[in-house]
Amino acid sequence: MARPPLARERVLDAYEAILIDDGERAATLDAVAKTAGVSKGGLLYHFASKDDLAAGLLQRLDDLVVADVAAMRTTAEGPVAYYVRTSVMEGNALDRALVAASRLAQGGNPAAAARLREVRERWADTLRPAVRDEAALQLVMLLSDGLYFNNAISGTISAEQPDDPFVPTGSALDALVALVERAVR
Amino acid sequence: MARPPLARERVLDAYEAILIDDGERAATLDAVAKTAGVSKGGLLYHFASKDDLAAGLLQRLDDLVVADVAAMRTTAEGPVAYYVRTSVMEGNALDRALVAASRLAQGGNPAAAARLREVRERWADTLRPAVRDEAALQLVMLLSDGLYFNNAISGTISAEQPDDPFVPTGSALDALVALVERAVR
DNA sequence: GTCTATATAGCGATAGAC
DNA sequence: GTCTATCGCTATATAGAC
Repeated sequence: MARPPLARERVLDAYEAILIDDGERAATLDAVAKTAGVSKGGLLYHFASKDDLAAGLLQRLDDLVVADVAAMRTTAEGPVAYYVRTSVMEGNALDRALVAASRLAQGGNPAAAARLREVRERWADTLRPAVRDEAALQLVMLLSDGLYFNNAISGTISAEQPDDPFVPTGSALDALVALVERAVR
Repeated sequence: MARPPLARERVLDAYEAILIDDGERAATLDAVAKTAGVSKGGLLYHFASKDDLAAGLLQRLDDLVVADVAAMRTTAEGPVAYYVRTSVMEGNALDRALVAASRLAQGGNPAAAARLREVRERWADTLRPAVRDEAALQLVMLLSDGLYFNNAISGTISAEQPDDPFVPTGSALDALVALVERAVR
């Protein structure tokens, strides 16, 4: 109970990977089981149904968001810079869970859509004390959503990231963060 | 040829509506045919396959974007204000085609993902002369993506829009537009 | 141009052996 | 705890009548 079965985590990893790389349609029980290296029966021992599998992913997202909000509150650069900067997907656990949940939501899963909105509100509550007003808060949050959305779309196209002009990195990201901080403070 | 068959347009409307309201998974040929008021055979006369149906939707999106870019170039309030303001979904033809295509892209359709990126670049080219630098351009574009993304997520949850704090309308939208224009000009 | 009927394949889920 | 085998359903697509 303290340490969940390894197979369970591997199944969740595989589900996430297929959602991100190939979309909601491709994330069948067969495909997830195969990628995780278990049989379909084995998968269904850990997750009783496909809905249960989705619930497992959303629970994982929730845990990661709790940790992220804690980090956001204590970071030296301040919550706004932290939030914008970490919205550029680096492929860490939170990024992956978030994009996978977004795929689920757009595929028509109401639980995923509801959870994403809850998560968003938790982030908003953390950012609010650091910005001037509600318009500034919206600017920061919507910009972050835009970054995630573009990363999610980019991911669908095979093997291409290097020269994408719409997901800024390096000095372009620094410039964007600086511009946002001037606008909202 | 000059005026496409009415049934074809009705099928496309139905496909769009189901994608928006219920997600990619729900947009089966059966469901689309039923909503459009034709049989599955009738649908497949106009669109030879499901891929062909998706291609029809993407073509419709393309036509609407051409018209939108033209409007953006000639509007009195300027392209930036026009772009941000019209990113709040009002349920017009362009909004609907865009959200439907986004559902398709996140569902794993590579053609939809590629088309969305092309569309984005056309908008970027139109906005570029009106903003200070590339960071400012990114801020405007990402914010618009965020607005669309949130509207897309909201749409998934049944019958709820009135008190959504994240899709600003009225004076809140005016404040956001003003803030963005100050930041990017 | 639109219909019904049907072929074929893939999906989620169950049963029961090991 | 993990497997194989299989059921029942739904999906896309085809064939051919009207």
